[in-house]
Amino acid sequence: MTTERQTTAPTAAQRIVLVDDHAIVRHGLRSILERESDLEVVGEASTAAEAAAVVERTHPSIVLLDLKLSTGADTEGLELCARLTERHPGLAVLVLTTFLDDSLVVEAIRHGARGYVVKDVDTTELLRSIRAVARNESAFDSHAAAAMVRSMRVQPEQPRFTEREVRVLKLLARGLSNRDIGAELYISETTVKFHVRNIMRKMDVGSRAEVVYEASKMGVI
Amino acid sequence: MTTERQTTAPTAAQRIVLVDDHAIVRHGLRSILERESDLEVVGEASTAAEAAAVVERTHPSIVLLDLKLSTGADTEGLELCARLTERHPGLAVLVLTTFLDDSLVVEAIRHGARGYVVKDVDTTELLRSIRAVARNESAFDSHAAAAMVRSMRVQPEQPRFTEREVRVLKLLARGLSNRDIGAELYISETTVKFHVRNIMRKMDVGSRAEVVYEASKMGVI
DNA sequence: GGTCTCCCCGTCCGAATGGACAGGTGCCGC
DNA sequence: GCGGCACCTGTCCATTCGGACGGGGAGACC
Repeated sequence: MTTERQTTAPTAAQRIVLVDDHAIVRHGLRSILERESDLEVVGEASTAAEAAAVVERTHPSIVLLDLKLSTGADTEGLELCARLTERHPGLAVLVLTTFLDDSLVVEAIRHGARGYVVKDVDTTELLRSIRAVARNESAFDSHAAAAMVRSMRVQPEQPRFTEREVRVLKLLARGLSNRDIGAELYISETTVKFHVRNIMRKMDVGSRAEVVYEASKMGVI
Repeated sequence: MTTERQTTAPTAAQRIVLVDDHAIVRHGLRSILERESDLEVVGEASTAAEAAAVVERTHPSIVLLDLKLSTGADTEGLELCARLTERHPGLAVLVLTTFLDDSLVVEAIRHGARGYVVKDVDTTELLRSIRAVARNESAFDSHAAAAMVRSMRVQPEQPRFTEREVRVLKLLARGLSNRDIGAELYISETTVKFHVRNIMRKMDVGSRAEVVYEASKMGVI
């Protein structure tokens, strides 16, 4: 267990594909990995579609994946992660991303990722993580691990809103009056008050100003 | 003007220092720049203090600077930028950062930066930008340029609040009622209404819910 | 002294809000 | 069909809020 972790492994080198929309980062990773004799970069991709094709062609054992691809939606990276791990069960996907979002860590794991490392890490820790996922282990840097722990905690369960309530909430969060919301949604002011009351009940707050505050914390705005 | 932009310049190579807290990014930049005969990386730094020392020692002509250094505060990168350009008037600082913040573009320029490029750019555009700032020109990628234009527009000048109004605004932004704000600040509810009215007048809004919305946009919360 | 800003406090009133009660409609699953 | 859910609408009432008037005091600046 201790001896098998030598840099110059007797087995074949790990075949790695880099997926990142930043050319700079891809270059950086390549130059870091090229110095390691047990690691070999066999492909690069900057988009999800490209990544799928490259993996199909090169059959790597490891994919270093930045969830944040050019489109801006994290979901694209997550879906790519799911697709890759489904089609290639043995494939180790190590998420390597810039920012740390608690929910994103969990989502990444749910979508088949084997590790999560932020780009802040130094090269030795990065290499350690790569070799860990290559051995079918998991790898998290300390920040990502903390995020995992946080998201494990049972939270005061975010209230669920109906479709209509969400529409009202968004307008309410922008400071509109009941009358204006009604005009916007083509419903009576009375109905707006009905929804606002339900929203406040679900949020457990006592004024519309508080609703706006909570909504801003939730990112509704 | 067209002929002098050849890659293999007859003059001495540009001496470049990389400042970025991400080792991966530094490696990437180095590997990109090392292929160019007119560009030479003479130093790297991951912190502001380190950067100041390296620049002092190596006397580069160009600094590629990521404003976001490890501490998390953008101000550190800005201050470093100001310090470098003050002490070395000829030095060209090209800000190379991950995310685009309209105000940050302007601030960077104010602090002496000669260009602003997000890391999304491909290598050719990055090299073009580097060579531009080396020629005492400016360089902005399209996104940063758009941010500049946006921030050029005369804005409805953010209202200035008195100290007392700020206190009230913060509590108001958390959804508290006038009575509760009064209790919190040991003043009468009437006085709170006085301040709230002034706040709403300055913000040009008509309800406290709107105040909360605006405050959340302003980052008061 | 005069002027200014900021802060404090009051009254009065119309409008908006918070909260309760009592309905009606349409859709879905059992 | 029947219950449950989401959605819509109404009335009634107490409280709060928004906005208008008024006033006073402390400190800074000229």
